[in-house]
Amino acid sequence: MNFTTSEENYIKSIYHLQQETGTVNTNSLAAEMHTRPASVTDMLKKLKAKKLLQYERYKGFKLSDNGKKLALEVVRKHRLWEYFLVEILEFDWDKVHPIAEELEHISSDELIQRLEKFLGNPSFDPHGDPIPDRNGKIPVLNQLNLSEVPDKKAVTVSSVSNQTAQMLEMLKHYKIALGTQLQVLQKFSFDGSLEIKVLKQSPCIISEQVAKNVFVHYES
Amino acid sequence: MNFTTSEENYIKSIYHLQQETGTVNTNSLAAEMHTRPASVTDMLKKLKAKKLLQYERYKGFKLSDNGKKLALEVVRKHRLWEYFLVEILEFDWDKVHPIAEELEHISSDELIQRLEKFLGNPSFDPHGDPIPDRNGKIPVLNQLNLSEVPDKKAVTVSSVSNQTAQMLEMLKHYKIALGTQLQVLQKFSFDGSLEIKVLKQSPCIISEQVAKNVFVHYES
DNA sequence: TATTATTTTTAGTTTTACCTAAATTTTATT
DNA sequence: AATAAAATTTAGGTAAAACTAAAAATAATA
Repeated sequence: MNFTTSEENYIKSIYHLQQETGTVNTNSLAAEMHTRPASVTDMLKKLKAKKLLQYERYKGFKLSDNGKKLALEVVRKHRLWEYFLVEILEFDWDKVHPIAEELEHISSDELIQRLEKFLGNPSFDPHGDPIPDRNGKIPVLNQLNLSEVPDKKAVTVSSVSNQTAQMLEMLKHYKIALGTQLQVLQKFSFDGSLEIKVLKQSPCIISEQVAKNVFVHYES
Repeated sequence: MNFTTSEENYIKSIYHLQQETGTVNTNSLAAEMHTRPASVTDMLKKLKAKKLLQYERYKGFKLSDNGKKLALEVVRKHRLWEYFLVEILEFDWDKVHPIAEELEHISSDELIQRLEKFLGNPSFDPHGDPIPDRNGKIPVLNQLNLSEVPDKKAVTVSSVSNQTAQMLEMLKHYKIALGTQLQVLQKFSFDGSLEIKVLKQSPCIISEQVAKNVFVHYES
């Protein structure tokens, strides 16, 4: 079947919201989509009619299997294009999101397969988010929140959950990017801030708020 | 200013039609767009209001300077994406048109500038059509129609004007592609067909209809 | 020139994706 | 449990881009 850009965007937003909450409600989807609850209700009916959604009025909703499949296809395209923009066209990683929002709706399957191959079948996008494969399977990495890392342990940054321009600007300042190696020197229980040492940099202190959004992994 | 995909497609079609005829009429544009004359009239009013068109009802129309500028931007994007699809993603040249039709509407200027640079600032797309530069300037190549080439002269294929799947399939059969070197051995005045010799191939005969759509150049 | 044919435009609909305002259902609170 | 608050849906409307059918303007022809 064939879906509009708008339908794909709704499905993608529902997918992201239900990752956190299991089931999604009208108001939060309206907020996420920068639209009105009434518009969401309209679209929910369409998506239900297309069997992308489990939805009973006033009861919240979540994606059907078809819906999840579509969501993963869109997420896959988005992240492959982000990878292309950063690794091939050398965009800064904090500039690529809005462009990938457009590119993710280009319909050709063959395009995505060839792009993936050209990029070398990457598993993670430039923000560290996993890229679903063509069957919708998502690669997993044993990641740990930076605020939970034991002191002195050498870890590598693998993803950042808050990807606002403000956050990415801060990380750039601290010279933290994906793949950056660092250690936690100590934790201050007063405000949850951390003293860290980024490889080849002087130690510095980051707030709990920043730490909570940074995920790392280490060889076990 | 900001334009819809539909507006961009109309502008592009008008541009192509007026290359041949100078001024364009409603019916031919409707045919080109696979739409109805009434729909064209509706859009003409919008495009005129946006100052992209010189248009008086019942009198035909052509692009304004703004319209030409927009058309060249869209053509530029289309051809750069075609180049990308063929040269980087290794698509067959007869498969890329519909995909480029979608990609040409991605809005980011920076994307196109980086893409162009990554591709090495190509001047001609895989069909031999010139790629306008960021100022809308179109590179020119001294091309000659294959049916007008003097006998025995060694020439190089530089573009193909009919880019239907059928034509491209034929050319593939004859092992003719952009950059192919060939000679005309003789012309048959009976039906205008040509005997040609493609480099490293046995001589073969092509119809006048094919020859009229193939353009070549040679070092002067 | 009068008439016919063609081209183009107008008028009125449809679909998609939004909107506001008002009604309804669910949830929370006294 | 009754009422207030919040969330959700319905009703009715708009704008973009298409459509059909009919009217109007232009071009072609007897």
